[in-house]
Amino acid sequence: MVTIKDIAARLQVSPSTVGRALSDDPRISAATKKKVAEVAKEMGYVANLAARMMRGASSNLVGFVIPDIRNGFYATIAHALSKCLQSAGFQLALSETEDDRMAELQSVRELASANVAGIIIVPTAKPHRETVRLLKLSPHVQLLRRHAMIGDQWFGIDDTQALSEATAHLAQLGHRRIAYIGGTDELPTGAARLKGYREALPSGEPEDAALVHLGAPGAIEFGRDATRRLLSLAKRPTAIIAGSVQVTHGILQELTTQGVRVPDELSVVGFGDEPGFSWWGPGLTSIGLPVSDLATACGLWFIHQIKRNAVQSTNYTSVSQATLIVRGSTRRHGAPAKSSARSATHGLTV
Amino acid sequence: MVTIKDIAARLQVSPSTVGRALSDDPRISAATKKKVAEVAKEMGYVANLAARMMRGASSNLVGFVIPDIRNGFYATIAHALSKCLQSAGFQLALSETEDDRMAELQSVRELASANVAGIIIVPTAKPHRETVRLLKLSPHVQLLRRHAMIGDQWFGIDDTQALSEATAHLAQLGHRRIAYIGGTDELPTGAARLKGYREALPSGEPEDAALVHLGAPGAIEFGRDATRRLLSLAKRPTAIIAGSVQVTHGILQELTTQGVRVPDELSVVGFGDEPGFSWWGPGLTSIGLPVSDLATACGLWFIHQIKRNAVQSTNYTSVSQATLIVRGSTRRHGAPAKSSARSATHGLTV
DNA sequence: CTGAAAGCGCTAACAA
DNA sequence: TTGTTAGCGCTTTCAG
Repeated sequence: MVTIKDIAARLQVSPSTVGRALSDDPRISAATKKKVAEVAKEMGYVANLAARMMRGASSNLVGFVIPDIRNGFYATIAHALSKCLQSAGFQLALSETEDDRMAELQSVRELASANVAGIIIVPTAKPHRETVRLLKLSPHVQLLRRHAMIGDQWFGIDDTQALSEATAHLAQLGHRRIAYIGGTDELPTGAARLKGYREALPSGEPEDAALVHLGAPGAIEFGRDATRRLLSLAKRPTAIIAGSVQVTHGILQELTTQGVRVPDELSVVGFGDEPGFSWWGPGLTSIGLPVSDLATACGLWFIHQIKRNAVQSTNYTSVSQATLIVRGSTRRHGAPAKSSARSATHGLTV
Repeated sequence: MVTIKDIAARLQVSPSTVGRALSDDPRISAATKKKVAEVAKEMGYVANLAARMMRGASSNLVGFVIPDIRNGFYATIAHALSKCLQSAGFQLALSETEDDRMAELQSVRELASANVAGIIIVPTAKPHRETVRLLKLSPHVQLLRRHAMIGDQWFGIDDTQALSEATAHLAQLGHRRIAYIGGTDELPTGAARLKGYREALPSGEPEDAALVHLGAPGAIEFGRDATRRLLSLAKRPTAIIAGSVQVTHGILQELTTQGVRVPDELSVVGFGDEPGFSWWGPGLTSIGLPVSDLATACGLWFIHQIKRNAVQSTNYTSVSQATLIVRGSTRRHGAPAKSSARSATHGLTV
């Protein structure tokens, strides 16, 4: 390994001179700098990150702490972020919590001790105190979910508006028994979505408590179970709204398994816009989220923060709007089945 | 930040004693070890990785270099690996190449200079020489795709067998004009899959060169285009086989858009088993891959390698078998349409 | 403009 | 069984 000393020896100058030249210190003459640069390249010098880090510099690593990368939602975000950060010389360190606060703490601990440049996190429902403390030690930003105790650096979605729009769409189509399956209201996003659903209900409240199922938003199984329960109700709902990507998958699986005719028997609104939602049955009406743009915005802002001052990041929150993508899975309540084959499939955005 | 010295001062012992106690050195008395451990926990001591690394240790980071995390295939692998590595105290550093060899080189460079413990890579078609050189400097393993020049540490799938089985399935159903859309044969996987397809064709060769489309395996758009071309052929194929996950998505999208009736007009075999494939139209017959198990096996082996000797990893290759999952999208060629409940579920199209 | 020297936190050889 | 000492490669005073 070529060190700063080797270059110094070769050039007959002191190591510190080389160090300064390499970091473009104004006190070093242009001539020396040029020579140093040349020799450095020639010898294939690569700065030793470990040594730099020991001197207080942070690594080029950005921690990315999320529930589960298999969720297309987070994968999209990871991709956008990775691209964004990579172009600025940063690497993404992936940590999955599976919504377990201890796993989250563990991850954040490791990231902190690895001297990461910053952390981008989708926090669990109740982050550990220590997690919060550690986060505050380095630049960080919350994604999607926001906890006040962690701070006001947040990039997210207007969850209430999103669900409200979806619910209003169904209400407008004459639906009254509208069910909702979503993440627990212990999560900020879960609570906000539930709120949007409630507010947009024609009656202001679900007709029936049995129409609302809250649970683990990351579990497909939960979506299936909840759907199964709804379908076995004496008075079935006429429409279902999903409150998370994985729940949507669960709902679609169960409906397919049971052979429920959509939208004849039941209208469905999904969450997110995964590949596949457009070609599910008659095309899934879904809540479209600008995930990729959100992530890119977050990444850009984050890089800016890291570079500008290594100290305290200023507060900043950004809220993106969701858009309802209307496809074939929602229809006026009680309307007769249309026989147009594929016309509704291609979703126009409302 | 709590250092080894702080603990030493508190305990009135020397820093090296603490260091040894912490690393469970046999020369330290049990009593001292216990005291040190207690105080360490109490003070919230976290070893400084940077300092360790400067002493030659490698970081707890494992580079994970793949084309695109949005591909469910890789997301699944990332998840399994992350879980596996996390339990051994390692972190995954995500790098996306988008199948660009220069991006790949860039990533590997950064990882190497960050002193990663190892690299798990899905190489591009033609890795740069420098990439290969760098890889050889640290423990590494190839996933799925294998290049001899990189080495013989490889965990993959029997691609030839997989495609062969899929093709044979269709041939057995009486299909003769079987089309294949897959990744370029410049990729090891692309070549192997094409080989499997060819070998299992009843005639040993595709009837028509126009039935084979090779391209970027990661591009949904490529899958769509190829499908469009196949459908516009004067003599359409009676079956299509996909050679990658994203291509499968493209095929399904295009078939849905054009309202092609599957399996009446056309039989389809997908690649991989994404959520959604099971509920696409009549259920997609697909090549199921033990991705998660593969990744876990790879992770376990890798940890073992890293821990056992930090030097040269021994050669090892593991080949997993794919399994054909037969659902509703394949049918005997020319067979009359069944009026099964399933196909009625989602209307007539698709 | 450049050099010498101290130390970041840790480990490992060398003493005791 | 423990302490002392000397660096790892780099930055950063403090002196020239």
